[in-house]
Amino acid sequence: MGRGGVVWASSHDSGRGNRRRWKVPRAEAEWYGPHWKRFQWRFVRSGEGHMSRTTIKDVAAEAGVSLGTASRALSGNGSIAAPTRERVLAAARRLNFVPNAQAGSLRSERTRTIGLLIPDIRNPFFAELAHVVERSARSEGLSVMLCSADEDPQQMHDYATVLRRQRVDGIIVAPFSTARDSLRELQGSGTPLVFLDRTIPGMGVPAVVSDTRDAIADAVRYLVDQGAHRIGYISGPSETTTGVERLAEFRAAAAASGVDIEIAHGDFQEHSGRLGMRSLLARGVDGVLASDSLMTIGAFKECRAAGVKPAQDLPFVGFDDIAPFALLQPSLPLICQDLHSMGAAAVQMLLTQLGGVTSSQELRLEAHLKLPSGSEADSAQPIDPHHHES
Amino acid sequence: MGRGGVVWASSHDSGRGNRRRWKVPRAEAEWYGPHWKRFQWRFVRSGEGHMSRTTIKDVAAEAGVSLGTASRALSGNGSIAAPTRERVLAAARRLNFVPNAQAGSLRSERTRTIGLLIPDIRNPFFAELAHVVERSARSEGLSVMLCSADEDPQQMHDYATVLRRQRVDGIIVAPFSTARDSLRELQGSGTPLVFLDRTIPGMGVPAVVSDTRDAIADAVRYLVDQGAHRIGYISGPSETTTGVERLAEFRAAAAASGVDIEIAHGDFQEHSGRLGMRSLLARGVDGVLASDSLMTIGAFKECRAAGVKPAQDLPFVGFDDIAPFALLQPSLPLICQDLHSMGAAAVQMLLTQLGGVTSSQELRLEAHLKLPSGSEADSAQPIDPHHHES
DNA sequence: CTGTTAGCGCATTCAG
DNA sequence: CTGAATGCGCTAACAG
Repeated sequence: MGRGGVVWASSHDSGRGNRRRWKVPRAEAEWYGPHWKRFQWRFVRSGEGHMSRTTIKDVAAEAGVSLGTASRALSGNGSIAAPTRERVLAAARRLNFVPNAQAGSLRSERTRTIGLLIPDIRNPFFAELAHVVERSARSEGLSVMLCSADEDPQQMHDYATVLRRQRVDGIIVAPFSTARDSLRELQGSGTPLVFLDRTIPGMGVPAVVSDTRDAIADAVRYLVDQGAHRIGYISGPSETTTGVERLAEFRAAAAASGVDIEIAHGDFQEHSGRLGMRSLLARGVDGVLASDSLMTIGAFKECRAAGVKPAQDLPFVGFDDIAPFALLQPSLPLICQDLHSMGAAAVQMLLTQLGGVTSSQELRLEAHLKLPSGSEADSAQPIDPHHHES
Repeated sequence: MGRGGVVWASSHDSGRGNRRRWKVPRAEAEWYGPHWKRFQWRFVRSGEGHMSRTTIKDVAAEAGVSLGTASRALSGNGSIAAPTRERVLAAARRLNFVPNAQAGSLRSERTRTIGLLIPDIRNPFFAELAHVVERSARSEGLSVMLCSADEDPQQMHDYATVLRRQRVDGIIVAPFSTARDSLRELQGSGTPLVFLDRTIPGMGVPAVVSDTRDAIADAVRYLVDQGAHRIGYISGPSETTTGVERLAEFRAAAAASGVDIEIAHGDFQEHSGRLGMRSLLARGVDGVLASDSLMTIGAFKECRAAGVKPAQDLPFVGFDDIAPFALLQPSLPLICQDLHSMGAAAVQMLLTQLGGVTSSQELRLEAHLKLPSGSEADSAQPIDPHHHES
C-alpha cells in the first residue's frame, strides 16, 4: 500500500519508462488550494502501480498505432478499422487506461457533465428528484454534479460559480427568485439552463414544473366534504413560483367552493410548518392544507403537540408523497407530484438545448390528490416484492 | 436570450476581437457523446454576452500585463506586487472571468474536487451524511461529486471509473465488499480513499465508522427490561461490515443477557425489513431490533400490517435517528449514530491523505441508544426556533 | 482509414 | 517582480 517514497509525479512513467525526462521541479510541495487553507500536496507513489498516469500515448505505443488513431478508437469518433480498434481497446484494457476527462474537455469544450442545483438534499422531495435526474442523466452518458444549496441564496450563487468553473455542459436548477442575478450570470455565460420544480418567469429559461391547480381544487373540495368551513393554508415563500402559484390556486379554489380561508405564510421548512399550524389552529380553522412536504411534517407535528389528531380530528391534506408519510397511520391525504417524469423531462430538455435548440418552453405535469386507500388500517395488503414502497 | 445565430465557437472572442483567427471547422456539428446517443452540439451565441469564453489571456490584456502575471495574481501563487494584483483582479471582475477548472487541473494535477460514493441518496441516512460531507468539503474549498450507486455494485464500479476519469483528488466511499475489485483499481490508480460508515478490512484504507457495540448492548438490555425473552434481530447483508459487525455485537449482547434470539437476514432495504419482521413474528419473538433505518421502516410497516403496534404491543428498537421517525407516535427507541462527526472526520481524513500522509487508521465513533423522552405524548414541548428538528 | 500536427486554457518554469 | 516560453493529455483538423 501507499508506503513507498514521497515522489513528485514527474510526467508519467507507467512502468515502461519512456517519455522525455523532466527536470525535477524546484519545490517539493505544491500548494493545495489558492486562498483556502494551504497544505502540502505530494504524490505518494506505490511502487509501480500508478496506472492512472497512463496516457493515451502509452496506449497508442502499446497498440502500435499513432496517438490520433488511439484517440479515435477510444472515443468512438471518426472512422477506424475494426481490427485496429480492437487492438487499441485491448491495449487500453491491458494498461488499465482511464482517459483524463480534463484534457478531453479542454479540447472538446464538452465535459459531459451537468450540474444539478437544489435547495437541500436532506429534503426527501429533492433527494428523490436528484435520484431521478441522476439516473436519467446517467442513461444519457452524463455525469451529474450535485450541489445542495442549503436553502441559502448565497450558497446557490457560490455553487453557480463552481459549476461555471467546472464548465459543466448545462445546469438543472430549482431556483429561488433571489438567485436571479446568479442565474443571469450563468445564462450570460452561455450555460444551458433548465428550471425544475420552480421557475423564474421572464428569464426565458425552459422549465419543468407541476401543475397543481386541479389537485389543489380537489383538495379544497375534499376538505369541504370533510366538513370544513374555514380552511387554513400554509403557504410557501413568495420567493418561489411554487409558493406564489399554489397560494393563488388555493385562493381560487376556495372562492369557487365558497369557504372561508386563513393563510399562514411559511418558507418550505419544517419549522414554518409548525408555526403555521399553530397560528391556524389559534385562528380556529377546521381544515388545513400544507403546500409542501417539509411544512406538512411540521404542521403534522404541531397538530399532535396541540393534542389534535391530524386527518382525524382535523381534516388535513399534505403535500408530496415522500417516503416518511407512509409511516403514518391513518395515512394522510396527499397532493402528489410526478417526480419521476419531472426529473426525466428536465434532463431531456437540457439535452435538447445541448443539441443547439433554444426554447423557453414550460412543461407542466399534472399533480393529483391521493386519498387514503382503505382509510383505517391498510393492513394485510400484499407486499410487492420489488418496488420500494414510497 | 439565446436567439441569434448558431455559431461555432471559434476560439474565443470575448467582444474585444483579438486572438489568432481560425479556420472554420469543416463540420458544423460535433458529436455529443461517443458511444451514447449522438446528437448535434452547437454553441448558441447570444449577441456579445458569451462571457464565459473569456480566458485569462483576455484578463491579462485588459490589465496590461502578461499571461503569467495574470495567472499568478489570480491563483495567489508566486509573488506579485500588490497594485499589479489589484489591477488584474479588477480586470477579471470587469470581464466576469471565471477560470477554466479543466485547464487548471490539467496542468496542476489537482482538481480540487472529491468524489462521494454512496449506496443510495434516497436513504435519509446517506442523504444526511452527504450533506455533512459536502458541507465540510466546501469549507475546505473542495467540490464534491456525489454518486449514488443505487445499491448496485455494478453501478458503483461505473462510478468509480467516472470519478477516476474526472481525476478527482480523492474519494470518500461507503462500500459494498463486492465492490472490492473496483476499489482496488481506484487504489491502484493512486487515488486517495477513505471509507465511511462501512469499511473493507485488509485494504489498508482509512475509515470512519460507528462503534455500535455498546449501543446494541444497551438496546438488548432495554428490550429485556421491556419483558422480552426471545429477541428478533433483522440483520444487514453480510457484504457489509456494518451488517456483519452489528450482528456479532447483537449475538454477544444477547448471550450476555441470556435471552433467546432469532435472526432474520436482510439487505438494508425497506422491503427486507418487512419480510424480516414477518418472519420474526411468525417465529414468536417478543422483542425486535432492526439494524438500519430502511429496514426499521419496513419492519415498522409490517408490524402494523400484522396488527401489532411496534414499541407498544411489541418492544422494538430501530436504527438511526432519521427525520421520518420524528413523525411516529409514540416515538421509537433508536440507536443513533453521530452522522455529523462521521462526515466531518471523513473529509479531514481525506485531506490528511491529500497532504501526503498515508495511514490506514480506523476511527470509530460511538453510537448510542436514544429512548423516547416522555414516553407517551411528547406534547407541548417548546419549539426551538432555529434548529431543524430531525 | 491512419499518421501528423496544432493547440484547448492555464500553471509553471526560466530569464531578465 | 514580471514576461516569455513550455507543455499537461487529449481531440480534431489535415494530409497522405
